[in-house]
This record gives sequence, C-alpha cells and structure tokens, in this order.
Amino acid sequence: MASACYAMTEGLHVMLVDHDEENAAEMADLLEFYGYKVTIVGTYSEAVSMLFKGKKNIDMIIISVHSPNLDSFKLLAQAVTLDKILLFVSDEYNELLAKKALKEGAYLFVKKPLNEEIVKYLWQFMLTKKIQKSEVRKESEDEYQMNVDDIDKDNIVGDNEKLSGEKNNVSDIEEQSDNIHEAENNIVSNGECKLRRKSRRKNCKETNEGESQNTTINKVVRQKNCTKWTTDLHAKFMKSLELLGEGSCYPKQIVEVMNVPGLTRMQVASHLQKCRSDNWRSPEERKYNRRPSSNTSLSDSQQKNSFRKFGTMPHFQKNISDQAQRNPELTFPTLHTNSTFVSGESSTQEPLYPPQFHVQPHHLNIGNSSISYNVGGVIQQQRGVSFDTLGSQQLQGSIIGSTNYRSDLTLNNGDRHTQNDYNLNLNVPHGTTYPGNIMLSDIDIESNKC
DNA sequence: GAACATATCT
DNA sequence: GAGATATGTT
Repeated sequence: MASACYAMTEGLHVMLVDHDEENAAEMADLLEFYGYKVTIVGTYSEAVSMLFKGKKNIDMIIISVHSPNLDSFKLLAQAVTLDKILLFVSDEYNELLAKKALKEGAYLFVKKPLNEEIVKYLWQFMLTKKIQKSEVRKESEDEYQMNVDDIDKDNIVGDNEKLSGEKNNVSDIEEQSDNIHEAENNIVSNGECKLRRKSRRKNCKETNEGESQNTTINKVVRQKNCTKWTTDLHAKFMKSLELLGEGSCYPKQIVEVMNVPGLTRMQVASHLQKCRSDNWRSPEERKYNRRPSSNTSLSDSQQKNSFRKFGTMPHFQKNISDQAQRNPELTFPTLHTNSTFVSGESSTQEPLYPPQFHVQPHHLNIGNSSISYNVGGVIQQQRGVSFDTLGSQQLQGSIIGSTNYRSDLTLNNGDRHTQNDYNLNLNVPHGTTYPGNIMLSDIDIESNKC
C-alpha cells in the first residue's frame, strides 16, 4: 500500500521538530514508511539553525507541540520566510489556535497522533507549492511572452483565419480550438459555416465574459494587442499603397508589401478603412490639431454599400505631404518608374534619404516591475538603393510586448533578442521581392496598447 | 471559403 | 476616436 506513494514521496525531506524522542521516532517511522526522508531535531533553535545554516534541503517541517507556544510560532515565521511547508501536530486541538497558525502561514494544524492518511498524502502540499512556484514564475515570463506568442500566432495562423494543420505554440488555447473547430467544419455550406462561426463567436464571448468576472488574470491575458498606427507605420502603409497603385490596394497585398512582422491583414484592412474614409490622423495630428470628425454621414455609408469599390486607394497624397511637412525625416523618396526608391525628386539635389530613426527607450512591464531596454535603431538609405538591399532580416521591426515595431532590440542585461528568439514567422519570406525589388521593411515603428 | 468592404463594437 | 471585430458580399 505504501509503495503506491513512493513515487511521490521519494526524496522529499521532512524535518520533524519534537523534543519527545519516543514520539518523534514514532512519527519518523510512519513518515519513512511512506517514503519520506526524515530528520529529527529536538529543539526549535536547532531547527532554525538547520534551516538557515544547514546544508540539508528541507521540504517540509512538522512541529510536534505539546502546547503551542511562542517558539513554535517563531519557527513558523522562519519557515514562512524560507518558503517552507510547515505543519503543526499538537497535543490538543484548538480551533482558534489552528486558525492563527494557518493565518500565519502553516499548512495544517492537526491533533496527535499524526494520522496515517494524512502522512500518505503530505506530498500533495509540496507538489502544490512547487506548482504555485512554477506558475508564479511562468506568469512573469508569460506576461513578457504573451504578446510575442500572440504575434507569433498571427504570423503562423494568419489573422486567425487561416488554419494551420498542426498545433501551434500559441498562448490562447481558445483561439486555437476555434481554428480547430474551423477545420472540423470545413465541409459545410457557406451559410452553415457563417452560422456556426457566429454561434462560436457568441459562445466564446459569453465564456470570456463569465470568466472575466471571476479572474483578473484571464482578463489581462485576453487583452488583445492594439496596433498603434504611428506616423512611421502609416507612412510605410501609404508607400505600399503607392506601390500597389489604384485598384490594387488590397489588404493582403498591402501586408505583403509592407512586410512588417506581426502586422496582420485584419489590422491593415481596418486601417485602410479609416484612411479611405479620410478618418485617420497621425499621432501628432491627434495631439495638436484636433479636427472635426469625418463628414461621413449615414447616407454616405449607404452609398458606399451601393457602390462597393475594390482595391481603391485612399486620398493619401495630402496625408503624406502633411507628414513630410511636420516631420521631414519621414519624407519618402519619390517613387521611380522602375519602382525602386531613390532619394528626393529626380530633378533636385536633396539630401540623402533620412539617415536615422531614433527610437525611444522601451519599457516592458513584467509583473509589477518595469524593465527598460536599450533600444536603438539606425536606418540608412542611400540614393538608388532599394529597401530590400539593406537586409530586411537585420532591420525588420519585431513585435515585442505590446505591438512594438522596431529595427533592433537589445536587452540591457546583455540578452539579445532577435527575430529568431521570438520565432516570428514572417508573412512573407525574407528576400521576397515585389515589382522593383521593393520591400518596405526598414522603418522603425512603435506602438502601444490601446 | 478566402478575402473583401463596411458596420459596429470596445 | 482609433483600432478591433462582426457581418454581409464577392
């Protein structure tokens, strides 16, 4: 019978504190019978000494108290400090005392003799503690990795719309299962598919709402990344539109031409929508030049419904020139007929393409602490050199934490996180070229949570 | 059924 | 109001 427990108790070290040798030996026998390693100490001071100075790795402390006294609670305090599991085994059972002990960190308060059934399952306390420890550690790591995983997932699965045949390493299991369900249902009619999709979304929403009431962590984990369309990112977006040309501005193509890791078709589509309705303003504009909301009226949208145009380009010439005026560094070179970027107007001698983009130090919250990274990016563009030739792999912005786009990332502790560290699969393979070898991958972009 | 455009939500 | 998500259409 005891052998069944050996697997779980083997190696677990229990310190038994009891000045009654006979009683201690009795309990030690029982513990050893179930596979625990036992060390007996006769006094509290000896126990404390062993805890702090001893080389023995104690997993659990059992204090046998003939009358719970100050020393036993002192030892309890030390055990809590050292993050040890401590149990009280007392001559008398006192509920108030038990509550006090538990309140101060004890795991169990029982009356003697130590019950065989309890001994048999003491390992569960240790396992629980180990699990808790690893979860706390994992939570911190997850908070850091969470968004990276999300981005990773976006790249692999693609807007949550494409289905990967294999299970991916994603953090949001529900979304993964959603995709799996999508696969299971792939032989249904269009209408049925829509209905199921709707139903699943509804269920998912309800589930999330229910869970969010119960747990804060889930709420945080489920928070979606919110891409901030900075001037830089928007400029890159606009340039992609310019490349694709009127009638070919489809989100998918835009995403590919922009070639920003982690940026999804959905995000681009949403942004495209804003731009088409002339509804997007740069962060600077939002801050300093609040303008009345778009003139888009209900009748306008109704008209749009009647005349859906595909692949249309927003009226972005004005936007680009505005940005250029506000921030000359962001001036884009004129697009040549051979679709290769060159600096400035062909007819004028302008300075070389914006030499540097400075990136603000990045702060990433891990638990309650904030870690600063030294983030620096230098981008150089020379006359007649396409973006692609600069080595997009080196300069491509990765998305770390919240949706952050940057050219390079270095942790100040010396760890270097590259794109590979985060297993970011790009939507477009490195080196993929577009008409004229253009790949807009060399602009620093930063974004934040909504 | 993927991708699109637009409406609506957070 | 920006960006995400839902929904209907191609």
